[in-house]
Amino acid sequence: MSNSSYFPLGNSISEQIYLTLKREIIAGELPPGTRLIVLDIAGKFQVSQAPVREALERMKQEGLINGIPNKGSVVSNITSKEIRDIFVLREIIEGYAVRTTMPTLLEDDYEQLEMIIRSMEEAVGRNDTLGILELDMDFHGFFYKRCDNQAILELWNHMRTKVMRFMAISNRHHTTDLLAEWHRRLITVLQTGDGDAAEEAFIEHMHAYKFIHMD
Amino acid sequence: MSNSSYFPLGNSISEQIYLTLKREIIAGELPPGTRLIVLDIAGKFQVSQAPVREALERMKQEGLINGIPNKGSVVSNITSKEIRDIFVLREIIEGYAVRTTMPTLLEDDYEQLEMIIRSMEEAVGRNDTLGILELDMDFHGFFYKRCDNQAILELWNHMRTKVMRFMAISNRHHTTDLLAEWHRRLITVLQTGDGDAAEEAFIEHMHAYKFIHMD
DNA sequence: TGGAAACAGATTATCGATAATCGATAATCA
DNA sequence: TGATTATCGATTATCGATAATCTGTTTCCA
Repeated sequence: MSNSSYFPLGNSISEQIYLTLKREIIAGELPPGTRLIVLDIAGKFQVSQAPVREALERMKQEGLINGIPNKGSVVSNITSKEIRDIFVLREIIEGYAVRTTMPTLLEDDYEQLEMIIRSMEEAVGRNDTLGILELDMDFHGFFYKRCDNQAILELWNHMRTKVMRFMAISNRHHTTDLLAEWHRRLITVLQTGDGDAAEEAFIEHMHAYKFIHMD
Repeated sequence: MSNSSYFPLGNSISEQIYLTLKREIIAGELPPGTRLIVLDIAGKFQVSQAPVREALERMKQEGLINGIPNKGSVVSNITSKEIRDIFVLREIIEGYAVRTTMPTLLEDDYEQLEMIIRSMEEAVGRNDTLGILELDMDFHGFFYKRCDNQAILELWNHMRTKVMRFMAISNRHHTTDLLAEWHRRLITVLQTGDGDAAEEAFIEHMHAYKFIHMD
């Protein structure tokens, strides 16, 4: 029936709703604490409750929202403790990812990374904050993907949404200019071939980024 | 309505279904490849489709089942590659967990660990395979819990179901006798206070366990 | 006046039924 | 015959409505 919509991509209705809400939460348009009422959302999307419930269930699983039984769903808050926890985990895993993939990097890979950085500069040019963020995630995600380890890749996808939310919400637009150059320096370290140095550089990079955004 | 049931714990109907199916999958009663048909399950539990769908959605998110759009759900298979990936990740994280929590362990903690091992011996005595597995997970989970890091704890819970499935399915009952003693040896190493040695011992332990179960 | 009990409003949780989709098989025709 | 289309059975995806639950408020009585 009601397929009269102008929605973003996605196959099923529930997936469209899921993607839409997720994007809005990550972008901060639905700030923490916002109540998500099934009937309201169903009305807004002109659908029934079932697909909305399914979308909410997925987001609950992902930690994007908190569900209290018989009470409803609320966009989850991000505490600084939570961010610290995520970054501790990220440092462990990304350290491993960089250390192990570094020896396998070829000219092509460096070009790909350089491409991401150039796109980043363009995004900075047009003040596309969310775009910058996504490219930042692409850069780091590159190493997780190269691990040839599905479990690690899934973990990264999970961490990524949390990191993105955190950065999108806390972003004060005061580091974006440096970002591209910052990442170029990481490439330089990688090219020296010193695994320990590379791992350390990435961890330091994450540290700096975390603290800048946490005050 | 239909609350005439004899089900395990859990608040909502959907949660009861979720817990029941999850246990059956982990225990191998629902082997990989088993089709999970919404109406069949709803009929078996004497409920409507909605709570079944919600339970399936959660399991899909967890990787316990694979869902093909408009086609249905199937209990997911576990490839040896997947197991290898999980164990690589587990070694990284558990190594960290053991190394960092070791210096904080007190007499009480060692007693708690010893208690788990004694329960394990009892479970071995009554051939309670699933019980042994759960206690094994409790032992290792102890260190994840002590990290004071929600992200790491959640990751462990996620890995745990996969590890348990793998072990339950591939279990040939030929190592259970050694298990308790094996873990006692880990405690001994912990008590020496040598972090590197402890981390190494745990990783070696996981290696051995993995290979025994993988042929 | 204080507190249990009943009520009301809002929202979720569940229900039973309909619509849409998929894969396979049968029918049609060049 | 060989390829395309129509039909069918099985199952999911979605729907609209009802039942259950929670929170806050009012009522009522000792």
